[in-house]
Amino acid sequence: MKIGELAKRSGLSAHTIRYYERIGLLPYADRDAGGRRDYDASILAWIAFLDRLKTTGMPIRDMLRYAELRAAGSRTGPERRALLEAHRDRVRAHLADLQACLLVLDTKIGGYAEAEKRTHPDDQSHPPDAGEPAGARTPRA
Amino acid sequence: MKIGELAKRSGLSAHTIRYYERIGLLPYADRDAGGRRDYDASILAWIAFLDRLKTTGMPIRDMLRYAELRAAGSRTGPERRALLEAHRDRVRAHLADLQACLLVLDTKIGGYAEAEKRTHPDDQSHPPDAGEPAGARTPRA
DNA sequence: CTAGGGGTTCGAGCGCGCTCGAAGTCAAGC
DNA sequence: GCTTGACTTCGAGCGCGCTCGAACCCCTAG
Repeated sequence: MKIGELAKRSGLSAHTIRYYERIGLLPYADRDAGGRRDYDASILAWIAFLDRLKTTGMPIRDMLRYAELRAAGSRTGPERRALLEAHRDRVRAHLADLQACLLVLDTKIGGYAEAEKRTHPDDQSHPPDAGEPAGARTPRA
Repeated sequence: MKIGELAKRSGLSAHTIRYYERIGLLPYADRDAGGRRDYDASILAWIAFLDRLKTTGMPIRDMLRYAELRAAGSRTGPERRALLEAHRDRVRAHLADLQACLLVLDTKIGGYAEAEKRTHPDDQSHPPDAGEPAGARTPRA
């Protein structure tokens, strides 16, 4: 598989794939006779995993650490596990934060919905301001 | 309240508060006789709300849009609501992604845990490699 | 034989969200 | 009166994660 096809299949751009190789996130790819990268399909699984780490907000330097440990052999298993566990904990915490924020968002939206309901049927022009904190005008926005 | 105290109470740095004012995320604060910002406690609610938007990944330019709408008066309610609803949908989608990733992470960690269990009691030196995708060595890491 | 398209390396540039430092002002405490 | 320290403005710089363009190479199809 050439880099163009890997790009299509993985969702990364060819530029990004080369960048990842450069920094060590992807293994140095075998080159064909003409010096072009030629990938094995198995790389897709690794990229998919990196994608998940990215989605969950892991910084590249940590993915790099993980990749290094992998490269260093199976005796680094425990450290890799620890790294993933620490990350998992952060993700869980963030998830909880997000859920809490979602509730607030829902409440806020509910407030606006209410205001619209109150103002729409009888066409009032000065409806109350759906629960906004006072004093937060932005004059020079 | 001076900027230093607001910083303490809000968790933002004074630098960041000034930056937010500069770009329009925070209202232009009243100045005292000496030209220093003097804040009303109500600003804290607005900052807390911005924090939630930030936590949920809203880019500053969208917060800015929201702030502008607020400044434009109560008739912008529907548009603000729409903005928040669109954001909520994105957050929900991201939340679902995260949860899916968490499962994968758990599985992966489980794999490492297994490997450790298998390798530890009888002290093998070449345990199987906990479900890692093959061919993802990183030679020049 | 030539044109085209995809590949190569290298290094600069970008968008985001701050973060910081310099140089100056002002008010309160000793 | 002088020091201290929190404030002011302004503009530059940073860390992250790409993103892109230039200049060149090589293979294939027409």
